[in-house]
Amino acid sequence: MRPKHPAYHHGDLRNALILAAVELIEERGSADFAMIDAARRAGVSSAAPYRHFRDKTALMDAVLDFAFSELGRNIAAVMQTQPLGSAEAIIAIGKAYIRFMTQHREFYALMWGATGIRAVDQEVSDERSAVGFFILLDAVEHWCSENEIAEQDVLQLSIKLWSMAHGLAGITLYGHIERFLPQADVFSLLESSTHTFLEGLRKLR
Amino acid sequence: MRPKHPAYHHGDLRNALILAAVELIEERGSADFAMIDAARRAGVSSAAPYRHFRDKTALMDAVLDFAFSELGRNIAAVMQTQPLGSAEAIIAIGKAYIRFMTQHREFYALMWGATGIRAVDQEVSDERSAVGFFILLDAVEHWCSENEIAEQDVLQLSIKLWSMAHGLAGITLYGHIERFLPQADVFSLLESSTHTFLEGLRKLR
DNA sequence: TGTACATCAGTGAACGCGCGTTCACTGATGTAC
DNA sequence: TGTACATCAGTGAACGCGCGTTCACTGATGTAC
Repeated sequence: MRPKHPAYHHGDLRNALILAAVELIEERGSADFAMIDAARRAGVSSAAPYRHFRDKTALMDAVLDFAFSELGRNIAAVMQTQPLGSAEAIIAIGKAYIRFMTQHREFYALMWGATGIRAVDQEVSDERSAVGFFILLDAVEHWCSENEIAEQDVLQLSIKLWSMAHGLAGITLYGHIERFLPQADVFSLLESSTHTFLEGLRKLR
Repeated sequence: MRPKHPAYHHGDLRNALILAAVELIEERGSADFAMIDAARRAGVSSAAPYRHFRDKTALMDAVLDFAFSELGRNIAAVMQTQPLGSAEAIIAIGKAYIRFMTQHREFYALMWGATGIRAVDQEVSDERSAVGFFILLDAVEHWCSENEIAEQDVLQLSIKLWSMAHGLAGITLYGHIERFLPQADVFSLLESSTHTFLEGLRKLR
C-alpha cells in the first residue's frame, strides 16, 4: 500500500538539489546543467528550487561548498593514519588530492575550470579552498623541523608540493599520462616525484 | 574621402573571427562567447561567420588550434637562446609555459578548462598539444645524458617537469600564490623548484 | 580591352529552442486557543 | 483533544531573453571569350 500523499513536501529538497546538480555535472562533464533538470531529478517541479536558492548561481555556490568540504574531509581523514613529520604524510596528502580530483572530475572542473577563474566570489572561495592547504602546511612544517630545513621556507615548499600534485592531477585528467606513459600510474609518479624533490632539499640544505 | 564600398568583402574574415573570438573569451574570462558578438566585432553580420565555419564548435576549434600553435611557437623560440643539455634550458621552457598561460588566461581556460575535458576531439588535441612537449622531451634527454641519468627515465621525468610548471601556472592563475606568498613570483618558484628536483635526481642517481 | 556570367562572400530578417525565472495557486504542517 | 489560521513548500503554466542557425537575397570579384 503506497502512501496517500507521496511527499508533497520533500523534506530535504535543498540537499537533494545539490546532489542532483553534482550528478548532472558529473554526467555531462561540464558545469552548465539546466536548473529544470536538477529539479526533475530531485522529483520536483521547475519552480521548486527557488524556495531554497535565490538563483542558479546560488545553487552552484552550494555545490562548490560541498566539493571543497569533501576535499577537506578526504585530506583530513588521510592524515589520521600518517606519522607526522614523515615524507609519507606529505605524499599521502598529495595522493588524496589526486585521488579526489581524478575520481571527481566534475568537481575538478568546478573548482579549477574556466568559470572558476572569474565567476566565483574570491573571498568565499579563499576560505573554502584553504582547509586542505593548511593540513599540508602542517605536515610540511613537521617534516622541515625533523630535517633541519629553515622554518621560513615552509610556506614556499608547501606551495611547490601542492603544485606538483595539482599539476599531475590536471595532466592525468586530460589523458596525457595514459598517452605518453601508458604503463605508469599517477600515484607512483607523485610518490617518486616528491621523494626526489625532498631529497634535493636535503642535499641543498 | 571614405571609400565608396567599405569592404563588402572582408578579405580575411576567417582570421578576423578567430581573433574576435579570442578577444571575447579574454574579456569575459570564459569560453562561452556569443557567435553574434564575434561577428559584430569583426564588423560583419550574424550570418557571415557561417561562410567560414560550419558551426560554433568549428570556430572554437580554430581558436584552440591558434592557442596551441602560439604556445608551441613561444616554447620553440625560447629554445633558440638556451644551451642544450643545461638545467637552464629546461627551466626556460617551464618559464615560457607559465608566462604563456598567465598572460593568456583565456587560452588556459580553453585548453585546460572544464569544456576541454570532454568536448574536444581527442585525436586532434593530442597532436596539437604535443609540439611543446616534444621540445621539452628533447631538452630533458640532453640533460640526462650530460648528467648520466638513465635514458629510460626521460619520458617520465619530462612528465614530472611538465606537471610542475603546469601546477604552478594553475595555482598562480587562481591567485593562490599572491594570497599565500605575496612577495614571491612564479618564475623564481619554478626555477628553485626545478633546481631542487634536478639536484634530487643527481643524488638518487 | 570590354562584356556576360558564374561564383561566392556578404546582408538582414526571422525562426525556434533551451532555459532561467515569475506568478497566482494549492496542499501540507504546526501552533495558538 | 479539536479547530482556525498563519506559514510555507510545493505546482504548473507561461513569459521572455539569448543565441545558434537558416533562408532568400544582393553586391563584388574574377574569368572566359
